[in-house]
Amino acid sequence: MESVVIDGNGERVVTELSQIMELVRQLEGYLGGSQTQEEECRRLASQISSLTERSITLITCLDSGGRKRSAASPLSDASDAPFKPTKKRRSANKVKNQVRVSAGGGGGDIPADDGHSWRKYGQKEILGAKYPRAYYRCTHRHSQGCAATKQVQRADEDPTLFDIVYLDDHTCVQNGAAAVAPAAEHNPNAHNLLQSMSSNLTVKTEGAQGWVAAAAAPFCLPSTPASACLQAAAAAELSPFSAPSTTSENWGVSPATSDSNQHAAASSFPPFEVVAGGDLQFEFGEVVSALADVPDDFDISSFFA
DNA sequence: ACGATTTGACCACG
DNA sequence: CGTGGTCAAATCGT
Repeated sequence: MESVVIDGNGERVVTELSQIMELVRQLEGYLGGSQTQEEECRRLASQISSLTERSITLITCLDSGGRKRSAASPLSDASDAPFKPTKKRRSANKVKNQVRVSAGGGGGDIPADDGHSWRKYGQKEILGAKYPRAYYRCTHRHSQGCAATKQVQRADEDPTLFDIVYLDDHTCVQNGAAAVAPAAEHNPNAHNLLQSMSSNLTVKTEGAQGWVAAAAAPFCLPSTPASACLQAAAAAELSPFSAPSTTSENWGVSPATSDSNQHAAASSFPPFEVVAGGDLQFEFGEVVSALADVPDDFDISSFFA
């Protein structure tokens, strides 16, 4: 289906992610070391986080910058049908974020939780796909009018992988946002986080054949308690899918606390173009933010010209 | 009893 | 007209 398509900036994202992987490698080398090494760990984690966030911004900008439904704003276009609550699809202008995640933990059955509560409302066989696609919407759809939905589909080639397409942002409020961040604060957890990262951080390009790994994690560790980390990270509201649309000046700024999107609807367009062909898709899932709780004291400028 | 999931049907969109 | 997104009744789980 439609995927996020990036041109020149795609290269840049790949570059950044390569740097991220390098940092992770370094970080791993420091694990279990002395105090000073722990400090180095934190520093590297900080860098990883920032780089990742930037990459996410690149992607989400592109993705959500296109057009967002002005949920209740009459001030814009008349061309857009005054959507009545029919049961039909209004796929036209929805914010899409496609992500590929590996099945959570040993169960292998379901992709790791992303910190939001979803309710399944349908499942369908998709032509040409080996596995059916499941449809979920936010549990708080009625209580809070949250329009977020997602589609989960098992990858044809690798049943342990799931392609998840998120449609629309969450407008609901999930509490406990601050409660979990500490997971990234202490070194003993770093290993888990790294494991999460190594098993989930993947940048892929989509060619004629579908998903092709362009840069995979250089190290793989068995049996990952990933879901806990994932949940922690996502609950901390650092999910890549809630990043506000932004201009380039905002890079590196952490959107730590807000999930009230929707009012950003009128903001600007992404600083890059969407073209056809040479797709580059992003999919590091929730994990990328697992190392997110960082001081903002690090200088990202040393990484980019 | 209530909320979540399953499943067949409906129907918009391409 | 086929495909895929959603609805809603039936079913299941707690």
